[in-house]
Amino acid sequence: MPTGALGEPAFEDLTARARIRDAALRLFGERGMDATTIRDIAAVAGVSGGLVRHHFGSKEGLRDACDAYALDQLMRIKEQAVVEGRLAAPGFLAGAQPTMLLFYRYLARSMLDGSAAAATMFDEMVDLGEKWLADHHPGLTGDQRGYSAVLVAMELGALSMNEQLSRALGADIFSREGQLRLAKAKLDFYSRPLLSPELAAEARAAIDGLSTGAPTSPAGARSTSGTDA
Amino acid sequence: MPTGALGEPAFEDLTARARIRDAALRLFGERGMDATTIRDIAAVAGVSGGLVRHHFGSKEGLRDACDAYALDQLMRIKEQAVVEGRLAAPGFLAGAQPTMLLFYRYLARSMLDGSAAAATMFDEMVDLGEKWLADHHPGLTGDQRGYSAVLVAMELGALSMNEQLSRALGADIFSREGQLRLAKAKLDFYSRPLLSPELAAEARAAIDGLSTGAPTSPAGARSTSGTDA
DNA sequence: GTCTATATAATGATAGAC
DNA sequence: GTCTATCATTATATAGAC
Repeated sequence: MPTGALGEPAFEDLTARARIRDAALRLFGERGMDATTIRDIAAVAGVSGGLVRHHFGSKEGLRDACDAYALDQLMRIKEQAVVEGRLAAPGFLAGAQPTMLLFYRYLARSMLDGSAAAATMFDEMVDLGEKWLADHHPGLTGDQRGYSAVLVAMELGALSMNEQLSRALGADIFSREGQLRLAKAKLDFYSRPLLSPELAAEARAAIDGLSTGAPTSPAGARSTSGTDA
Repeated sequence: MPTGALGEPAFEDLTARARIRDAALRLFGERGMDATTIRDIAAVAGVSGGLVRHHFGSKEGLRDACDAYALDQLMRIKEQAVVEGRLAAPGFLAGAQPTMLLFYRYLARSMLDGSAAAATMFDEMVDLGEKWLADHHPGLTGDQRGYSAVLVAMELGALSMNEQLSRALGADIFSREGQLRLAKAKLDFYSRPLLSPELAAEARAAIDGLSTGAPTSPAGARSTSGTDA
C-alpha cells in the first residue's frame, strides 16, 4: 500500500515502474507530452527506453497510467482530508500543498495535451463547483454553471501558467515561499470583488452592447467568427 | 497598410506569406507548436512546405513572426479603442471580441510553448494590471503585484483552457453565443466575491497554518518540495 | 516566389539477449 | 525485469529547378 511518491526522498528505493511513472508525471507536467521523449523519461528514471515500453506499452499507455495515478492520488488526499475533518470549504485554497499542486499541474497540462481522462476531470470539477456554489451562494443570480466553469478554467489555467506566474511572483509557486505568496494573493483575489459596482455596471453595458449591436471593432468589415472560415 | 487578417473572408486574397502566418497563428494557437507540423501549416495555407521555409527560415522563425504579429495586432486594436475613447476600465472584459480572443489565445499558448516574446508580454500585462489596481483599488491592502499576477495568469490560463471551457459552457467561446455567455460569467465572477467574509477568514487561518506549522499532509514523512529532488 | 525532391536527425516502436 | 541494437516513420531543414 504505497503512500504516494512523485520524486520524494526515497526516489531510488522505488521500483523501476514507479520511477518511470514519476519521471513521466514530472516531465509531462513541466513541458507537456509532445516535448517529452521516452528517452528523456527513461534518463530521469534511470532506466532504458526499452523498459518504459515493457511496463507501459506505449507513450500513450504511459500517459494513461499517469492520468490514472494523478487522479487516484488526488482522490486519496481528498478523502484523507475528509476523514480528518479539515475539508475547508475553500478547498482550492487550502489544498495548495506542493504535492497536490504538482498533480493538478500535471492534469491541467494533460488536458491541454488532449487527454480524455483529464478532460473528464475538468467536467467533474465544474460539476462539483456548481454544487458548491449552490450550497454557499444560494442567492446567486444567473448562470451558475458558467460561473463554475470559469472558476475551474481559471484555477487550472493559472496552474498551467506556473512558469510565468512564478517569474512574476519572484518565487517558484511550488516552493514553500511561492506557495504562500500565491495562496495569499489568491485569497485576496477571491475575497474581494475586482470590479466596483460602477465598473461592473460599465462592463455590463459593454456586454449588452455586444449582444445587440455591431462588433466592437469599427473599421474594416469583418465577420463575427473568423478562424474556421 | 493591412487591416489585419487571421482567417477572414478574403483569405484567398492574401499573399502567400500572410496566409502562412495566419495558418500558423491558428494551428499553433489551437494545438500548440509541437503538435503542429510545417506541413500542416503549408496545407492550410495552400502552399508547399518549401515556401514556408523560404519566407520564415525555420519553424522558430515562423513562431517569432507570429508572436510579433499577434502582439502588434493587439496593440493596434488597443490604440484604436483609445482613439475612440471607449477604453473601458474593465478592458479584459470589453476586449472580448473573437478576434482579440484568438490573438490572446495564441499568445497564451505561445507562453506555454516557451516563447520569450510571449513571456515578455505576460510580464508587461502584470505591470499594467498592477498600475490599474493602483488606480482603481487605492485602498488595496497587500501584495498588489501578486494580485495582478494571479489575475493575468488566470485570464490567460482560462483562455488556454478554451476547449474545456467551451465544452463545459456548451458553446464555443469563440462563437458569438459562447463569447456572450463567457463574458457574462466572467462579469459575475469579477463583480462578486467568491468567498464570504467567514470563508475568507477560514481560508486565511488555513494559510497561516501553512506558513507556520507542518505541511497539511499528515502520514508519511515528506519533504516540502518534491519534484526537483 | 513557388515548387519538388532529398538529406539528416530524432522519435516511437520493436526484437531479441541476458 | 532489464538492457542493447535496430527498424520504420516522421519532421525539419536544404538544394535546386521553374
